[in-house]
Amino acid sequence: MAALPISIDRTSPVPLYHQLAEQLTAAISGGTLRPGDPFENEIAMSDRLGLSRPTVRRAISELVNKGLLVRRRGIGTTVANQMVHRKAELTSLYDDLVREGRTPRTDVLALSCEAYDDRAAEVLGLPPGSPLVSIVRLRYAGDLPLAILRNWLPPAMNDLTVKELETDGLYAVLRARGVRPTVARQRIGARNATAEERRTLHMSKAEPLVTMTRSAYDADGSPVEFGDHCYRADQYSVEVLVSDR
Amino acid sequence: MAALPISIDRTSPVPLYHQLAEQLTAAISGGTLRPGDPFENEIAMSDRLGLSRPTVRRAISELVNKGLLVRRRGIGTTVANQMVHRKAELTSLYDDLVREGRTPRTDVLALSCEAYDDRAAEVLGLPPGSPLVSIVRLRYAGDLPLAILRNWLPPAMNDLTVKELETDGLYAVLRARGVRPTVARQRIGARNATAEERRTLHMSKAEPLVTMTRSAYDADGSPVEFGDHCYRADQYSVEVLVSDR
DNA sequence: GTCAATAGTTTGTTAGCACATTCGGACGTG
DNA sequence: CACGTCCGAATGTGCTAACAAACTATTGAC
Repeated sequence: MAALPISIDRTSPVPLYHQLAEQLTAAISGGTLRPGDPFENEIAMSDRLGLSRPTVRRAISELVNKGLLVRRRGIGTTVANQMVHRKAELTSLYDDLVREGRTPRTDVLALSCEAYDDRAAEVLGLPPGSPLVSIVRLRYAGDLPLAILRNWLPPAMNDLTVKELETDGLYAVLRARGVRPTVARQRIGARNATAEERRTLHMSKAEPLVTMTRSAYDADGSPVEFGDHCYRADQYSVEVLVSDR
Repeated sequence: MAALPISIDRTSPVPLYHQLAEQLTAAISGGTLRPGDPFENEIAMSDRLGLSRPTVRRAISELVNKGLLVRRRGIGTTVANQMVHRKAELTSLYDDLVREGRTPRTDVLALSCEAYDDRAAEVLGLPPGSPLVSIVRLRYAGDLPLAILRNWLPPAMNDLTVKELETDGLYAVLRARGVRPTVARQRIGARNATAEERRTLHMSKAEPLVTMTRSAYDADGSPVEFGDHCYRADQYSVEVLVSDR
């Protein structure tokens, strides 16, 4: 068994269990530990690192919850059969494209601070007929038009500018204002494009669209954003990780 | 603040923290506690119930992870602004339809214990060219054909019968054999139907299909199932809950 | 030689304690 | 009356300790 080199900084404000979890994660995804390899047991690791067993245990639990490790009582902990493990996190399309090394570009087709949409208002927890901030964007991947993104935000977000929306993703802009989307409910489907959408996205004849409506919420459950997006199906698919742990 | 009536059974093999978590969950989803209501603090609750604070804390953490509660240091714990909270769990289409009160029906179009598919074999962790169990099913919702479900399983699953596949969902059949899918990676997209698919699903002209490929894994990360499904887009969409906690 | 009891290892659960951090409100001062 | 400071309350982090449960491997009996 490899005695992993771990360094813990007790002066750091980062919790010890999290420091440990991060370094263990790096060791696994970095390939130092391979699937099926036995993992150092909790007692030995806590002795070696001068940490208490609960602290070590909490760090390991983080990895178990992410599916990187498997614990078996009486046997020990082993590295899980690794999947590609691309987590389906709470990111915007913009972030995803950047991560894939593509260069996203955005055209803001419309930006209004007095839009009305009852479905969006309901999701945002506002009475029907409330004025909302509405954004319509055209997102390119490289030079190809990829998606039409329609979004509605609470009226407090009325200081958005076209410029920032064109240089950053919506979620980056929200985070810059201290808004942190934490949970989202997404509904994914498909339909045919309208004539206008076909024109905007340079689509030929009867190519289908992937549709996604998303309601995003803050940490305390208050609604943050409602989105209605459609993507060219030949260039886009959604990857989701479902877990039961 | 309501002092919730909680009863803990120390003779039960169910861990105390889980007993508590279940009863708290019931109290919230049952409406005894309403969104925004303050929650009994950890110290008081542990005193009242005769449990230690870590135990109470672990129970509360379960609810926080599920998004039912919001903890704020210095303030206390409150009930989250409730969303509909239909969790995107690891269920098959069959279970989903039953839960919605519709009556699913299944025709097994093909069942083979010596099928060959390199993409499926790779996902299942077997060398290319390995014989696999292959299932093709046509799923109805009520009287309407809804989806074509193609699935591949490891060769050990060669005792499946057409009968059980037509009366139960695939996941129920797997569970009956002691196989418990725990994590799955799904990729959702859209495309046009082939002529044959259009015939099978009674679709008119150029209606699109929602496609989903799924790789499902056991608790220890070993692959369990690979599926390639397509659904009539006018009757089907996928709901996903993404979380960042 | 085979099978069963047993000892040992490892994770799972629960308890109790100490201190740090953060937030809201009360209090006091200008 | 307004503003800033302090304090208490609640959660966050970390430690020690003990026992339970599950599994392996060895040992012992037949």
